[in-house]
Amino acid sequence: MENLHPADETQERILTEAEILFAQKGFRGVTVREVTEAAHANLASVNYYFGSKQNLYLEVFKKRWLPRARQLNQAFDKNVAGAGSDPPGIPEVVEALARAVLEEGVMSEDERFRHHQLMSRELAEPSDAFDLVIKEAIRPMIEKMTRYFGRASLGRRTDREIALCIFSVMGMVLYFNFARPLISTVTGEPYDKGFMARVVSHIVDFSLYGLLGRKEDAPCSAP
Amino acid sequence: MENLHPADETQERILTEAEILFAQKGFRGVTVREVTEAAHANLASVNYYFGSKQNLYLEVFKKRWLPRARQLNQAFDKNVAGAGSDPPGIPEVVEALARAVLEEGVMSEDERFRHHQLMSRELAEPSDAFDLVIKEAIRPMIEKMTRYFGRASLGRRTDREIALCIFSVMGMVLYFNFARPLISTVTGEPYDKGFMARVVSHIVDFSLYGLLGRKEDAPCSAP
DNA sequence: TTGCGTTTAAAACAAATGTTTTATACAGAC
DNA sequence: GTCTGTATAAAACATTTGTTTTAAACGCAA
Repeated sequence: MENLHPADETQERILTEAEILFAQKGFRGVTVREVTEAAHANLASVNYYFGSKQNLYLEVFKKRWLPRARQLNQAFDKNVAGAGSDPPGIPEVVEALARAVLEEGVMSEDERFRHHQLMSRELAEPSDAFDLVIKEAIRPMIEKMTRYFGRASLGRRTDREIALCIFSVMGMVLYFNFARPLISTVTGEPYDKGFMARVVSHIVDFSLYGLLGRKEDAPCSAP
Repeated sequence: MENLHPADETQERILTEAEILFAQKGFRGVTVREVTEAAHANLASVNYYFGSKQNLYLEVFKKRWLPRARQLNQAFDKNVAGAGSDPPGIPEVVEALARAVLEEGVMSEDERFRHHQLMSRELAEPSDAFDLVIKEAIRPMIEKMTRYFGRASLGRRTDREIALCIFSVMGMVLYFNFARPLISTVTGEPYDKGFMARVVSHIVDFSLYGLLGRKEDAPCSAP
C-alpha cells in the first residue's frame, strides 16, 4: 500500500531544495523546473506531491520553517535558564535572544540564514505563510519577552514602549542578517563566525546601553 | 525636432507608475503590461523609451530614487544644523537622522515609504541598482555620521564599533518601515502620523540609552 | 502638399512557466 | 500470473511575458 523509501525521499528533496531557492529568490523568482532539477526529480512531481507551487511554498513553512522556529524558541529558553539569575534580568534576556537567533546553535550557519531570509520576505510582503509566522514564532517570542521585561520593571516604560523596544532589538537582529550584502560591502569584512560573534556582543551592548548610556569608566547603575 | 508635451509626459508617467509597482512587488513581480496599463501607455512604450524592463528599473533609481536620496541627505544636514549645538552631539545627530528619514519632511508619507521599500529590496537582493544605492546614498550618510560620531568621541569605541552602531540605528529605522505588516498586526495600531512620531522619539531614545542606560530619576552623564 | 522624424497603436513572436495528461515501471496483494 | 495502486518520466497544453515588428497618426519644415 505504501512505498517506503523512494517516494518520501523525493518529497523531502523537493522540500529541501525549494526552501533554499525560495529563500534566495522569493516565491515569484523561483520556477518549478528549477526546484525539480535541483532535487533531481521530475517536473510533474511538485504538482503530484504538493498540488501546486503555491502549496509547496506553504508546505516549506509548515514542514521546515516552523520546526526550526520552535528550536530557536527552545534555545532562547535554554539560554535564559542557563544565565543563572532567577528571575532573569534584562541583560540576560537580551543576550539569550541574540545568541539564540544569531549564534551557532542547533542549526548551521546556512540554515539560520535561510530561516531569516524566509521570514524577512514574509514580513515585507505577506503571503499565505504570514499568519503562520506571526502566530507560531513571532508573537510567542514577543509575549515571552514582554513577560520577562515586565517582571524586570523597565524604568517607567509603558507596555507600548516595551513593545517598541522589543521590535527594535528584533529589528537589529534581522537587519544584520537581512542586509549582509550592504554590511559586507561597506565594512569590507567577510560575514564569518568571528564577525558574527562581534555582532552579537554589539547588539547586546547597544540594546542595553545605546550610544551613551554606559560609561565604562564611570558605571552608573551598579554600585 | 522635439515634441514637447506628450512624449515626455508618457516617459514620466511610466517612471512614476513603475516605481510604485516595483516598490510594491519587486522587479520580478511586476509585468511590463501592468506598468504600461497603469501609466495609460502602450505596451511597446517601455521598450521604446527605456530599451528594456531591466533598464526601466535602473532608470527609476537614477531619475526618481536618487534625487530623493539627496533630499534626505540635505534634510539630515539641515536637521543637524538646526539643532543649534556646534559641534553637534550624538543626540542631535541621531535625532536629525531619524527625523530626516522617518518624519514628514520634503516628501509625502507614501513617497517615503516607497523610497525605503525600493532600498530594502536592493539591500536584500542586490541588482544593477545596488552600487548606485550604496555609493550615492548609504555610504555618504555613513561617512557623515562617522565624522560626527568621531568628533563627539563615543566613549572608547573603535571605528569598527562605531560602524556597527551606525548600522544598528539604520537597521531600526529601516525595520520600522520594512516590517509594517508585522508591527501593525502585532500592536493593532495603524501606521499613522502619530505612531510615526512616537517611533521617532523611541528610536532616538533607544539609540542613545538602550534599555537600561538612562535612569530618568538618577541621570548619570549630565551633572 | 510633400517628406521626414517622432510618437502611439496593434499585432505578432518567441521563450518561459505552471499545470495536466499519458505512458511506463514497479511492488505487493490476491 | 494478474491486477491494482503508486511513483517516475516524458510530452503536451494553455498562459503569461518581454520584446519586436508593422502600421498609422501627428507635427513641422521645405
